Amino acid sequence: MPAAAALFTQGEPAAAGHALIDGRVKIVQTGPDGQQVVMRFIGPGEMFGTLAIFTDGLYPADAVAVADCVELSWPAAAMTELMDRHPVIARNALSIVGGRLREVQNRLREVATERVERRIAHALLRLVRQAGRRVEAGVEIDFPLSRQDVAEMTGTTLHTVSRTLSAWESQGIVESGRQQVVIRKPHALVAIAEDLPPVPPRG
Amino acid sequence: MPAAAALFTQGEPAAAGHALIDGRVKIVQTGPDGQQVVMRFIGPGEMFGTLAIFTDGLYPADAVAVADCVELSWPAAAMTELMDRHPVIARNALSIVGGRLREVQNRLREVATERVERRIAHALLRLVRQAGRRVEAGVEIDFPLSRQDVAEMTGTTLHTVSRTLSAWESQGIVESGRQQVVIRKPHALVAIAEDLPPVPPRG
DNA sequence: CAGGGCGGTTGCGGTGGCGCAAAGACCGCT
DNA sequence: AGCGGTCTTTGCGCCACCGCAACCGCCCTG
Repeated sequence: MPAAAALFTQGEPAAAGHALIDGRVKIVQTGPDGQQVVMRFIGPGEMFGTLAIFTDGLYPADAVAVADCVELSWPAAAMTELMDRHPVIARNALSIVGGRLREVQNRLREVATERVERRIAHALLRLVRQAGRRVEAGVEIDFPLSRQDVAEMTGTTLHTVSRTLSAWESQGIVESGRQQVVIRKPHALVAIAEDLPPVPPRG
Repeated sequence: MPAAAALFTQGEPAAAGHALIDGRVKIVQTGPDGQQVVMRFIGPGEMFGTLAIFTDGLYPADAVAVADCVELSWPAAAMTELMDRHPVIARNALSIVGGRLREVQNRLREVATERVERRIAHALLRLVRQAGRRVEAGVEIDFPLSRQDVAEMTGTTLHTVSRTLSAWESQGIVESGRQQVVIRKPHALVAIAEDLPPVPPRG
């Protein structure tokens, strides 16, 4: 799958489950008026598009390749059958879906209660944890990520994201360019995310 | 359980799953700085507090009784054992948790992209669907619900909720009092939620 | 019936972040 | 090298919403 290709589309019936072998996939939900929200990014080894086969059989979001991708998919029936035969697998699936539910609940709380800057910090930290790669300047997010993407993760606009990153850049916290972000001072970002004083009080 | 009692508390280890026989329970998540978000309301016949036993064993939120409650609880081990014995049960649990995940994702999209008024309308409609009771004046939400509660469901402040409800009241859309809301014109609320013109264009 | 408390209402001022608009930077393609 | 498109930056004005604060009214309690 080349970058920018759609692996499946919101509303489409789900015949299969998916797992990502290589590349990166973005899960995007679109509202009735076309507003988009990034639900999550999928990395190698993760399953996706499985929620549909556990619920009403329709994909609740779009999946689009962010980098060139290799995926593996299997018929939905195989999954349920496997779970019937090996309960451990069902329990495992439950714990995965449960974990995701927790994460979305946390994001809901963030979006509902925190200011934009903190939300952006949280989003970047989450991405670092999930797709961080050490480079000499700091930690780089290992796939193409536009301002628009970050905006759709945090419920703001690309303009505000751009301004925020510019501000951070001038403070030496991040370095960012076209679809690419490097965090130079992760601890500073954590301070922002936790709403601590930006510089540790001295004395 | 008398009203306002806590059934369990965020962070506490979960020894048991719960089901509500009668009454109403509010699930509230508290952030590091004390800001609260209402995740959902539980009605009779619904299970709750089960996410913990599927994941890390710690309750991710508080459960507090909103009205006097009767609950039933069972040891966590019984649940997993039951699922191992009867895979159908596991599949069922999966579909319930999956459904909740979808719902939270939808709320995330709403909070991230919609204006306050629409969010409040959505929240009320959701409550009507879940706990609506027909009365002569319209549909009443069948349990005590404060402005603060609505605010915590929609990511705003009780002040804004109060102002919004007042405005709707003066338009005859709702009737509200102390911890109590009656929707007089559900269709008008839907119009607001869907961002349609408030009065149908005539001609 | 007096008093206290909780929940709700409302005015006012401030502002964070949006929306618009225009320009700039960079990439890939031919 | 030239060109078009995509992504980004930045200034400006505005407004939805928040935060504060004061007040009101209902309900419960003694």
